[in-house]
Amino acid sequence: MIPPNARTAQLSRELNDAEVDRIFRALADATRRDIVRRTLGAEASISQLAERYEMSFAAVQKHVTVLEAADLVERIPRGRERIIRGNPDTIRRAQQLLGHFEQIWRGRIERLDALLCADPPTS
Amino acid sequence: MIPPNARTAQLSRELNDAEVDRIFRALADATRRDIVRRTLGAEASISQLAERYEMSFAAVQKHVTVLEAADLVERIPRGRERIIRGNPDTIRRAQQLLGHFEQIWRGRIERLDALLCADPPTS
DNA sequence: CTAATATGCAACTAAATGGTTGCATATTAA
DNA sequence: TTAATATGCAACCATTTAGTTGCATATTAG
Repeated sequence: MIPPNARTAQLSRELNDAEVDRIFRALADATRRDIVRRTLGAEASISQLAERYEMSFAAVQKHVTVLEAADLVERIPRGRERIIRGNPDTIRRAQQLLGHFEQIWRGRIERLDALLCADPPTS
Repeated sequence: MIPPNARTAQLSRELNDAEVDRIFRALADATRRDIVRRTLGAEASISQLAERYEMSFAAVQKHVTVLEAADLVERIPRGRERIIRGNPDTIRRAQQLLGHFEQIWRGRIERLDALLCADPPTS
């Protein structure tokens, strides 16, 4: 009973460790975060992106490759250029993941509270 | 008019690029994410953490150091051991940051919608 | 067609990362 | 006091990363 296009549709699939590694690794660089922000706000070609940063075109190209591997951006061929578009889905996944972390912490606090109310220390 | 303990209180200060780099870099490793989860759920000494992973004590110790530098965990001396406690604040900061990314995307969609409603294509 | 533009990719380098082992130190237990 | 436990830290190593330059290819403009 696996949905027919479970792999392609990506309807909120759980991310595996390697995928999460790539996402956070990709976000751990200020230039790449900037590229994600720009391309979430508006599409841009690699050349247009490269104009903004004090590094070679090839370096920016590599950053885009890292972001694409993490599915944080899409690279869409248009004539001789490649349009880069930020992918809000992957951002949401990462956010959700951090939400789970928060939940774990919340669970601990609840347990501590319950303990304090129900069972005063025996000392 | 800077609040007296602006640096120590950390009342939702904005994170700078280097800090964000460290946070995401620290989260880009499955072992470290696991350590954060465990120590958000319950405190643990470094030895206790090290028992869980198939690597040397020193390796786990290094992972903890990386997490501490990112302020994702605290290291609290207790007798001969160091108690590690996950820091939910930093997780929240990271989550918020990703929230800003989502907002940027939302803004773009709003602009596109406004354009479509107000101004049918001239072609 | 020719020139200019946009991209892809390989090879190289310096620095950072993630692991190891070995040893020193501090604390607790017997 | 002595032994066991918990940690800190340095030195080393293999791999990855982030940048570079140079060159090849594809597309568009004149």
